[in-house]
Amino acid sequence: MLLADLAATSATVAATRSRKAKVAALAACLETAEDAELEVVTSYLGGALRQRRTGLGWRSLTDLPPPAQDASLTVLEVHRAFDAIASLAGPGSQGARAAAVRELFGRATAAEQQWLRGVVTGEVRQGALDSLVQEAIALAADVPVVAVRRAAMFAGSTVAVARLAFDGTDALGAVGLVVGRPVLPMLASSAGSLAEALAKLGGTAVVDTKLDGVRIQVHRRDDDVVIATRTLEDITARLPEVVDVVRRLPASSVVLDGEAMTVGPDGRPRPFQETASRTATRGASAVHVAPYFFDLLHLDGRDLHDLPLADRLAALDALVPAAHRVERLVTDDVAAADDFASRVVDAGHEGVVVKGLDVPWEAGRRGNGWIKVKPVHTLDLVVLAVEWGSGRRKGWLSNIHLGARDPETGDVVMLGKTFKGMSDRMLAWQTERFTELATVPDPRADWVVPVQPTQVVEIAFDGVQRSTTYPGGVALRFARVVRYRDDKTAAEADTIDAVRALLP
DNA sequence: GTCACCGAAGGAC
DNA sequence: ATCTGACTCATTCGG
DNA sequence: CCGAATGAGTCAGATGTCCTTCGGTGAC
Repeated sequence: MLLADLAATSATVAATRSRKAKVAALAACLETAEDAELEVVTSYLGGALRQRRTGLGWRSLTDLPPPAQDASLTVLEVHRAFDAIASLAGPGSQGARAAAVRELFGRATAAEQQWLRGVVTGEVRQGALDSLVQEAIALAADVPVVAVRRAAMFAGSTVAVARLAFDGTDALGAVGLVVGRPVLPMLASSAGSLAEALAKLGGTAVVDTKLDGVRIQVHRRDDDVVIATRTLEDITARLPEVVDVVRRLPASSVVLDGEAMTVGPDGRPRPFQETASRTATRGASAVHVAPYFFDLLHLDGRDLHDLPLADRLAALDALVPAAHRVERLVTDDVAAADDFASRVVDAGHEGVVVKGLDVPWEAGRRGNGWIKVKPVHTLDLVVLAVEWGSGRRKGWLSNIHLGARDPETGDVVMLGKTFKGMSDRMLAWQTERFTELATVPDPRADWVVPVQPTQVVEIAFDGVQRSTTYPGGVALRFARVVRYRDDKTAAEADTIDAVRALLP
């Protein structure tokens, strides 16, 4: 298949808003793919390279050669080119990488260059990602989507099952959990309160402690252990303590789901930054990370993932010592659940995850089987500047810079940005408002538009963390706009001290 | 030749 | 990670 | 009983903070 064909379907997909039309276009493309290129085509249609890392980003693509007149690149040639680029390392590799990029892009037409740039930066923006590709595979291979999704969950990716889908539903059905091969993680949706979460599940539910660490999936067969993150990155070598814990379990093969976290000598969880830093470093480290499990998918040759949660938890409890399990409450009572959640938060944890007792373990979507509930903080902050948006927010002032009042100096101290929580109406309002408040003669001239620090905005966020980026030494986690507060002046905004007081 | 520093990439949430 | 808007499918409402 | 309105479930896209690793480069 020519890259040009792929770029053309991407353009077709981007041109329509109808999902069905997108799926149809993707399926038509998949049908024309040769067997040998099916995996690459599948990956490319989903807007992703097959290489996890290439060393390329937006910066490496700043000066590209002029496009070719005629389309000649094949999909497989492109794949091999990225393989070569990805394997480059060591002194001089950046130069070699740049040369390889020039070579590849020089052979691409203008349309192909645009598509290539998109995959490299992960911004194809055709309105279709993995999920629609799964539907397209189902359509092209004439198999049920659920079969494709299920196989992809066990195989760890859609790409891995694309070819199998064309062998039929039975072939997909034969894909199962293999100890040692990470599966796509089950994700949680969220709710604003325990009452809401329990109501959604109806009846008795499990209320699990939600730890502020890194999600881990651990596979063990005899002494072989594999630890994978949420995106299935293998971090086994970085967490020897976790390997030890799992090797000591009285079983020959297990697949566990849990969270890795560091705990202080006082028994309280350390800030997320510490466990994240530890799990990211490859060498030795003084920081100790321990696993806390909340699910068991496989035990000694028996798959448990299809069993109700209640059964999986019984098996978990029998296998894993309490010290390496997440604390939980099983209840149908909102007051009891609320009480448990506040104790959990007081103990320094992030919140809770409410789970249906009869729900099987199922990856691939954020269903209502697991619902997270986290406390939300709120502050009234001052807008210091705004950035022009891109994509669907082009032409709107979008990302706002936030600051808190410093009563000592009278200044407003910046502590982060946010673009979340804004409706289109709010976006329209704020581009008008901040254009008026701009302190530069032509607000359209620059990406960042400074404004008079007078507009107060109510911001919701999950927590506060230490920062080396921002002058106040603190930054907000997951800040989002609740509403603009025209009833408050900047002098009434919250202070930087109030923010620092929230530091864990 | 080494070392400190910087920016990009990539990955956690 | 969070949040909004858009597309689909299913159900309810109005005549 | 039929078509329109409404609601629930999903998906994609916009873009956040922090941290580590690695190559390039300038200072000595």
